[in-house]
Amino acid sequence: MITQAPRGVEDWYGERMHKRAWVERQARELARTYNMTEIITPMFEHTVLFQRGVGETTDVVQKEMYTFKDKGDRSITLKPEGTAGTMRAYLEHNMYANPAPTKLYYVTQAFRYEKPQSGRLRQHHQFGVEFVGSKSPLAEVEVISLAAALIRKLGLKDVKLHINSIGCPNCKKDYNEALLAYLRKHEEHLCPTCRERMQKNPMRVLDCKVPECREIVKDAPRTIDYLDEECRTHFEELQKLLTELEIPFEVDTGIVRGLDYYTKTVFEFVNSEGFTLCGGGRYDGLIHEIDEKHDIPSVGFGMGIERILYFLEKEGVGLPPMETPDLYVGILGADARAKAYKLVNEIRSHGLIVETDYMDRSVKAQMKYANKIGAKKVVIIGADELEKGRVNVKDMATGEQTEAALNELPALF
RNA sequence: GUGGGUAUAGCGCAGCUGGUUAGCGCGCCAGAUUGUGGCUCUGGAGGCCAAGGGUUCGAAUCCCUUUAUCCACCCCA
Repeated sequence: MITQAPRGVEDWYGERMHKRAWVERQARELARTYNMTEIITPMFEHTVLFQRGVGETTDVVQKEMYTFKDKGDRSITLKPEGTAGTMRAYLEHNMYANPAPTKLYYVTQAFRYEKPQSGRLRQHHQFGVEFVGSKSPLAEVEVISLAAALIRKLGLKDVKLHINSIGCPNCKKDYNEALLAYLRKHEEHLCPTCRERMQKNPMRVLDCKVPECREIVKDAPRTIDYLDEECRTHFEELQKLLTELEIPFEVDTGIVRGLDYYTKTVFEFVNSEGFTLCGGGRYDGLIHEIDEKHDIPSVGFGMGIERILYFLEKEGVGLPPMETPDLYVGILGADARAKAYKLVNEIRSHGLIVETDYMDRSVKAQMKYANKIGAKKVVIIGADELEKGRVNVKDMATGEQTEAALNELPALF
């Protein structure tokens, strides 16, 4: 039990860690070219931040948060997503005083108390961006194009962009009334969960996968038909821009994101299985919700790193392999140990990956070991070599040996 | 939260209807003469068969409970 990690969390090491680091590197490099700077916020925040930011009625807040009292009797919550904390930091450090917009990206863990299954954990990781301060649809374009570019850069093919507009609180009110009225008419044909759902949050019914419900939902009122003038223009302008920029998308009136803060644009990148890789949108009311003194629009997304890895695996995308040692320095005899090890570190100081023997293995066993760890070249240091100052350098791929002076070893690479 | 599957060596598995010292492949360690890997061969280490309880002369094998894990739903990344 003590050697077992808690449910739904995992360790990162070896090949998988290497892949994750590679993915994160791609994301950081790309964000840099968009002039976004990295932000790291704490792993936990005051619980109220998420209650207010993410929304009291959401599943995330109602049943999925890791909340506890600290020793000072404060209610603390492990962050379930990246946006709220970032916005809090934005406000706390008066970033609105800088010339707008503010463009941030983050790589963070996120904690949600859920029942683990494929692609769903209690601790997962997200790469996300926050574009704060612009009302323009070009802000959406900026973050969407970044996400699309990253997906391309990672080599993923089976990913499509779906967009929708759910309007501002103004439009939402009218829409919810219309939707509820419609659903009531068809209530008897809906599945039991949907019948329940429609009371709490009718928009959830739009997500249902039961065929009968889908049939009904097909003709249900759509949020985009209830947009007010401003929201409609905004959405149209966004589509125009995406089209001109040749970023393929599909309007999916069924997208309803689970977090309360979304306004106007919502979008998702999904694969053919219906798995979401990345979810985001606009949240113009979020900052005001956190601090009523301010009212600043923003757009952003979160992309699941585990999902990226899952998609890469699924699509069979090859990643750069893990690095293996450039050189293995074999040691023959205790007398050669110190000098051989000194040589190891000298070569390392040139930036090369060098491995040696810490196990007192025989020469044969050292060769086997060097082969197993994928060393590119091998030298054996014994009394002879130290005396002459020369070694045989074996190329492990070809098996050929060439002679070289000890002090010219680094130059061989 | 609801429903289903699984749990045997480091990893992947076999062991079906209960019967003596629990197997296989891969991996690991060592050897096949004297300071050189990959292939092959030989040998070796490594398992309270998830945990607890029950049925039985006898349980990895049947039953119950717990835990873990996987999958689907819900929801999401």
